[in-house]
Amino acid sequence: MSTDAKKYKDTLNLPSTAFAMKANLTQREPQIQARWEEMGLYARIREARTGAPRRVLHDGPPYANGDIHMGHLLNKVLKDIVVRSLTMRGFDSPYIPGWDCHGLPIEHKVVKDLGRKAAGMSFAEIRDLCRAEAMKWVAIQRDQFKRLGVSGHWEDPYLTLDPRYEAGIMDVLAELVERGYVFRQLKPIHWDIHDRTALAEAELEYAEHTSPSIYVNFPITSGVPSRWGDGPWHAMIWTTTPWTLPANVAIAAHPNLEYAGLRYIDPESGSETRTIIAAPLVDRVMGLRKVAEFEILGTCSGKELEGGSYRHVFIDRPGKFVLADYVTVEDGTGLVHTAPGHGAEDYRTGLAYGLPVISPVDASGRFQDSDGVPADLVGLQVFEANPKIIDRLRSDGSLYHHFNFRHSYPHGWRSKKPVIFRATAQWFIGVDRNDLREKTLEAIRTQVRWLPSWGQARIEAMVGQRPDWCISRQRAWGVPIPVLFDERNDYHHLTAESVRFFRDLFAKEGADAWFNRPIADLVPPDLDTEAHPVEFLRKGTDILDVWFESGSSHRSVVREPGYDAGPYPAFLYLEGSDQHRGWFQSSILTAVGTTGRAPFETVLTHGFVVDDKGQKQSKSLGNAVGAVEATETYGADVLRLMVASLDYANDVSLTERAIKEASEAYRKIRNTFRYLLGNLEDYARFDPESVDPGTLHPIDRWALYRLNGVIRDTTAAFESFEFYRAFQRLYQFCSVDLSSFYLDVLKDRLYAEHPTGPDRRAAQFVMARLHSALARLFAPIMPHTSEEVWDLIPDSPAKAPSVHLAPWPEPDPAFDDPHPGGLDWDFIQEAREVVFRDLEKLRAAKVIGSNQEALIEVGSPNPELQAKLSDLRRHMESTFIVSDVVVSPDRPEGATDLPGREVWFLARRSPHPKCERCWNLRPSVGEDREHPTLCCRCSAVVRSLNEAAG
RNA sequence: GGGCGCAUAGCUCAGUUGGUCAGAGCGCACCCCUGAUAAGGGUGAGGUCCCAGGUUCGAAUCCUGGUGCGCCCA
Repeated sequence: MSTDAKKYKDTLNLPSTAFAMKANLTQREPQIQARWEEMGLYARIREARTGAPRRVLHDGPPYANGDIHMGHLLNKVLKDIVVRSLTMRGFDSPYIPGWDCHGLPIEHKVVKDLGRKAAGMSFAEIRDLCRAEAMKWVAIQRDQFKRLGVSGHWEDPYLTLDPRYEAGIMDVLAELVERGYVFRQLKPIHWDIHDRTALAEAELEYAEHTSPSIYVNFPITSGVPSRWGDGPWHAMIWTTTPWTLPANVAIAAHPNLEYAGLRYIDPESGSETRTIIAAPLVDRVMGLRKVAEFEILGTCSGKELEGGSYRHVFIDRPGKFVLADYVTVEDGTGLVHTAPGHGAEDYRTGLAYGLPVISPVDASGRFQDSDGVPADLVGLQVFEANPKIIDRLRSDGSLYHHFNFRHSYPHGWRSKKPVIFRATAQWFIGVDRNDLREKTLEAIRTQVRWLPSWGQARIEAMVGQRPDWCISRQRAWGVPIPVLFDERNDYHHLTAESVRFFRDLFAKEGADAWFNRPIADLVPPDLDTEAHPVEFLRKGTDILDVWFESGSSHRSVVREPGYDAGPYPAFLYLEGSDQHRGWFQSSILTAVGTTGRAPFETVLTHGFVVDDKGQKQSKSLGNAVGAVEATETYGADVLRLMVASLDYANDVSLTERAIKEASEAYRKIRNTFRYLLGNLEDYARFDPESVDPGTLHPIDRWALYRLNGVIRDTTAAFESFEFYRAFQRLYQFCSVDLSSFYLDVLKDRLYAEHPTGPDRRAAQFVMARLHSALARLFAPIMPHTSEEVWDLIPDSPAKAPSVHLAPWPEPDPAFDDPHPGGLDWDFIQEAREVVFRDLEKLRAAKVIGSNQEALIEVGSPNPELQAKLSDLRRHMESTFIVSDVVVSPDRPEGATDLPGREVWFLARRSPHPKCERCWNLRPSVGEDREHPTLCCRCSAVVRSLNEAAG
C-alpha cells in the first residue's frame, strides 16, 4: 500500500464498534443477568404493565428432583418466549414458576439414604428430611432455569409444600367432597407382607421366584352351548397364585378367541372329564399330562361364554363368565381366573362387570376368617397356603395338572421379599358421579382451544375412558387426606366442613400439623364426639396423589390473590404432550368438579426431546445431551435460538449437532448486528429525526418496506406461538435481504461518502431502524444478546433502559410501497442474479477479482425498455456493486438474455483506472490534479474533509 | 396389543381447496475479496416428497394398508 493510499484510507468511514464479534456468552450472559437483577427488571416490567390487559401463562410445576434436562430446557424456554413476547406486545403477563415438591421419588431417595435408620424414625422426622431434599433441588433448578434467561418471579415461586398451596388443595378437596364426588372403596395394590406396607410401582424390584403352576377345573352350572351335549361341564383355568383362588369370582374369556368343548380321559385315574379351554391350546394342554384319549365335542366363541355361571371349586359361591381383552393363548388355557381383590386387570374387569372385590388377606398376608375361606387356611400366610390349596384341589379331583417353575416376580425394594396384590380401602373421585365426566368432556369441547388441535381428540378419548380417580397413597411425603376414623367400627369422618377446618389449620401451620399435633387438636367441629369419643379416634394415614396436588394449582395459585397469577381461568397452559394424561387432565377434572369450568383458555403442547435419529434421549441409550453442560458450553442464547428454530408441535432433536447449527445461525445474526452497530458509531452525534425521508434512496425505502414485512410476519408468528416461523423469517431477512444484499450494496455509500453527507446519513437512518426493530424482535428469543445490542445504541430520552422494557416494533406505513422510486425491484433482483452468474465466469477466467473491476453493458430491443434501463442505470450500478453500468444500443456478441424480459447483459472488465480510495474503476480518476489517484466523488469528499479540518 | 401423533434435499422449514410444487435458508464443494476479516460476497452440487396399492386425465397433496419413530395406555 502506498503512503497515499494509507492516507486516503484514513478518510474512509470504516465500521467500528465495541460489540465484539466473539459472543463469549458463557461469561457475558451471567453479567447481563446480574444487571437485570440489580435494576429489578422483572419488577419494573410488572410495574410498566400495570393496568394493561392480562394474559397469564400458568406454569406447570416440574418435580423438584435432579438437575434439569433438555426436556425442562425446551419447556421453560418456550414458556419464556411466550411470556416475553406477550409482555413486549403490551400485555400484563407475569410468570410465577412453581415446583412439585411432594411425592414418592423424594421420599424414596430420603429413605434409601437413611437405610436401616429409617425404620426407627417418625413420619415427622422423615418429612423434615424430605422437605430439605425438595428445597435443595428447588434452589438448584431455580438457578439452572434462571441461567437460561427465563424471566419470572423467582423470589416467591409457588411450591406445593407451601402452607398457602396446601390450603388450596384442601379447598379443592372440600368442594369435591361437598359435591359428592369423593368416596371410599376397595382396590388392590402392591403390598409388602413382610413390611406390612403398600408399595408403589417404582418400589418394586423384579427377581427370580418359584411359583406353582396349576390347571384347575371349575364346575359350570349354566351357559355351555347345548349342541355340545350333556355334561357335567367344567372350565379349566390356569394360575400361578393358588392362594388367590378363595377370592375368585369370575372366569374371563377373550371375546374373539375360539373355545373348545373337550372330553378327555385322565391317564392316571381313567375318569372322563368334559371341560372348556381355548381351541388353539387343546393340544398343548393335553400334552402336559400326555393325555392320549380326548376329543373336541364342539366349539364356540368367547363371546358365547359371557354370562354363563359356575360354582367355586371349594367355596359355596357362584361365579360368572366374563370377557376381557387381555386374555391370550400365550400361556394357560385361555380362561383366566379372575379375583378383583388380587389383580390389577382382574380389578378392572370387576369394575366393568360389577363384581365383588374379595380380599380375605390381612396386612401380614394371612388368611382371615371371612368370605368363606376354608377353616384350614385361616391364619396361614398366603405362600404357605399354596400347597394346602393344591392338596385340596388334588384330593377333590379338580386339579388337572401342577408343576413348579421359576420366573421373574416383583419383590419389595426394602424387604427383598415377594409382594402380593391385596385389596385395601382407597379414596376415589367418582368420574361418573354428578356427571363429572360429561361436564368435563363438554368443557374440553367448548371452553378450551387445543394447540395443536388433535390435543382435543387425545384428551377427550382419555377422559371418556378413564376409570374413577384413586387419590389416596400410602406414603408419608405429601398432603394428608384428613380423615378421622373410629377404630371400633367403620366410621370415617371426611366432610366439606371438616376438610375446611383442616384447610384453615394447614394455612397456618402447614400440613405438618396433621402429623405433629395430637388427635385432640384435630377434631373438626362437625364430628360428633358423643358417638365417637376422642380416645377412639385415629388419624387416617393416607396422603393425596401428587397429581391431585398439582392439579389443584388453578385454585392454590391462579385463584389465590397472593401469587399474582390470576385471573381464573388462565390464558395458557404449555406443557409436553404427555400431560394430556397428567396435569391437563387432573387440572380440568378438579376445576370442572369445583368451578364447573376449564381452568385454561388455551392448552399448548410440545413434543419430546429426541436424538438425531428421532429416538428418545435417555441416559441408558447414551444419547442424552446434558442441559446444564450445554448451557455452560454454548450459552443460553444459542440454546434458546435452537429451541426457537424448531416446530415443537413435533418431537424435536436437541442434540450436539442441532446446537452447532444454532451456533452458526447465532454467529450470522450477531455479525449482522455488529455491522449495523459498526456503522452507527457516529450516529449518536445527530438527531435521527433530522434526516429528511426525501433523502432516502429508493433501495433504502425498499429495505424499510422489507422490514415492515418482517415485523408483520414475526408478530403474527409470535401471536400464534409459531416461533420457528419467526426465527426463519428473521434469520433469512438478516442473511438474504441484509447481509448479502442491502448491507453489501450500502458499503460504498457508508465508507466513501462524506461522513455527515445526506447519502450516508440516509443509509444510517435505515440501519438505525433495522437495528432497533431487530433488537426487539429477537428479544423474546435471545434476551441477552438483544440486551447487549440494545445497550450499545447511545442513550436518548426515547430509549428504554432495557430492550425488555421497550415497546414491540410497529410497521411504518410510510414505507409500505413495494416499488419505491417507482422502480421494479423484482427486475433488479432478477438482473442481479444473471449478472452475477456472468461475473462469476469472468472471475473464473481471472479477468476480474471483485465486482468493482467490472463494467456491465445492458440494452433492450424494445425502445420503451431501453429508456427504462437508462433510468435504472445508477441503481443497477449500486446494487450490482460494479463500477459502471452502460446502456448500449446494440446487442454485442456473447451477451446473456434475461429470461422473459427482452433485456440482455454483458459483463466485461472496466477499462477505467481504479480510484485508490473507493476502489471503483472510474473515468474521472486523474481529473483532479490535487488528488490524481481519486475519482471525482472521492476527491470532493477528501477536499471537504480537509477544509473542515483545516 | 390399543388410542393419539409425526415422516418433503445432510439440517431446519415452505409447499392454500390435487394441475410450472419439487422450493427457501443453513450446511457442503469450489471461487472471490482482504476496508464486517476466527468476518463478508459469489457460483454450484444435493430429493423414488417413508414404502406399497388405489381414486383421478393428473397426487408430495385424497383413500387404504404397511414400515419407522414418539407420547399415553395395556
